[in-house]
Amino acid sequence: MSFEDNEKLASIFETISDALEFLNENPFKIRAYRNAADSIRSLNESIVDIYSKPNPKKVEGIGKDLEQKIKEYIATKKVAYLDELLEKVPYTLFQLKDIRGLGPRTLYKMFKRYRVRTLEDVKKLVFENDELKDISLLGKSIKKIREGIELFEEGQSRFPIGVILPMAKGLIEQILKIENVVRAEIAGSTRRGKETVGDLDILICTKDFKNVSKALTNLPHKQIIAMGDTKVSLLLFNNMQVDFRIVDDESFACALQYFTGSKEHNVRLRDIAIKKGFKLNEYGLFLKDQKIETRNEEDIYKALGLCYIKPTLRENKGEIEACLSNSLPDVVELDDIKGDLHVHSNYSDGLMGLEEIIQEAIMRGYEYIGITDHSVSSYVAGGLSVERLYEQLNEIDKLKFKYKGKINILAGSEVDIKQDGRLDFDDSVLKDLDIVIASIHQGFGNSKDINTKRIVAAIENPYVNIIGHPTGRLIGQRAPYELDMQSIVESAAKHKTALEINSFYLRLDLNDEHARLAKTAGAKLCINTDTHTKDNFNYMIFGVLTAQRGWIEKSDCLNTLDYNQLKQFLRKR
DNA sequence: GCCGTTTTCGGCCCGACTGTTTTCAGTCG
Repeated sequence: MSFEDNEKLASIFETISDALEFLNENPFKIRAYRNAADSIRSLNESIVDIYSKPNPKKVEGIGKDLEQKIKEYIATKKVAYLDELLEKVPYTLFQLKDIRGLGPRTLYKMFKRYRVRTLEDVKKLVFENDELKDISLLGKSIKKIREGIELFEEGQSRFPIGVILPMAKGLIEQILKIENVVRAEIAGSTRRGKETVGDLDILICTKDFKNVSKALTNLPHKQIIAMGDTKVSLLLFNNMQVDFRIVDDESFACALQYFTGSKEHNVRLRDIAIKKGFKLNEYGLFLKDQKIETRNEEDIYKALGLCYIKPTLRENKGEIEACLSNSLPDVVELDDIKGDLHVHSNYSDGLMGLEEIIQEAIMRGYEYIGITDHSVSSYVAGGLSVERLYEQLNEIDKLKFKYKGKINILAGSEVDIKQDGRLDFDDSVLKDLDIVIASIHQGFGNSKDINTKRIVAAIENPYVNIIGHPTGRLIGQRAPYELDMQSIVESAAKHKTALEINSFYLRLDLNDEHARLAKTAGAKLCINTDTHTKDNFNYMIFGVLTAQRGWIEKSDCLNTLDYNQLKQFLRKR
């Protein structure tokens, strides 16, 4: 089954939507194209199959017009309307809309008046002119755009969750010390656990708007971007923007819901509210002119006839439908995790000794811990030779005895998958291990086909239990190697090999979407930290958030099993 | 451009802030 056409068509509709935005078209038409793109992306079958039938079934967000365009695409592999639009708006402009302070309207004016097409053109225009009266840009706007371009070029417009979350928690502590602040909560995409975050949103509860907003500007910052009674935006020294929203106690629940988003989820929620005769905004839930009491977010969802939806699921990716059909997943929580199965010791490139790891795991209340150092091919990571591996196994055997009753120790290895798909250790060695993780650490430049074959070969190996960081990406640093993920998840399900959700915050690999794909195929997931230092154990939360975003339940995970069930799964043959 | 058990037309989420406006457009979330 191939979804290539779904992705292509979705991206065509998305581009049309972008182009219409530049052309200042009807905002609802713009949204209609974007909705159609989202809807096509979330389909479980090929859009071509659906519309090749004489009486195609209804697809959400696709009406008469778009159905015609889909049929045109099926017949000609293109949509002429897009080409028409691209005559009016150069494609190069689309990449520039992420520049802060420079929206589609201004960009299009720049194009019409000054023939601006590329980043270089924009830079030339705004850095060589202190004002552009004919497109209503005077000093302050020009300055903002210049700053936006600098940020854009630094490529720091998004920050990894592993950096943002600890920082956000630190900010909350400071805010709670401000006089008259009753409550402060993280909102926005940080609360939804997205892998990277653009701006940090923080919601503050107080009655004293004036003084609190003023006090917020005393937090360390590089620049004040905006300052009103209900909203303060600061640019921090690391170029991260924090938006503080200030609300009173009565509005807090609705404001928290509203500012947590996502935008798409909220649009759906408001739509449901309207249909039931309510009005929902950041200030409250209203029936006619009467405000309904909402003490917490649960009250809001309940009033709308929905069950409570956790922040990590609020992406309008089917959670509302699932709620209505009583099939919302009960997603895995940090407390469900019974052990970490991917840990490096100082036998390879970890910093902790074996006992240190074990004691840390006991301290964290784990039922089991897997020691999985690198194999021989990972030279740089101090990969273990067969001899050294058996030395380690001996030491672990003694520790198993010493810590009996306190924790179960699994002796294993993170074995390299070689270029030809064979593993670094022979099966005769692997059979002596309690747990085997197979990972790719070299040969990232191979073709999609070769990469997929390598991983599938490892999945099929009767001794391999988990595929480590399956796509190899490092957020902001290294793109994932190309894979046919559908084949991989299907094969993993068939051969009872789990796929890892690596919790290291630059990996988060599998990501949320792939995790959901794996779950749908019936494959097991294993949320590991790939710990190298004591502190790394704390990263588990990032993997759990990613799993939640992928709709992963406790029962989909390997390391939520108790020790006996785990042992059973690990004996795959 | 989509949608509909109040509708086949007229809604579609909408408020805050900024800058350049003196009544509004653009951006953002």
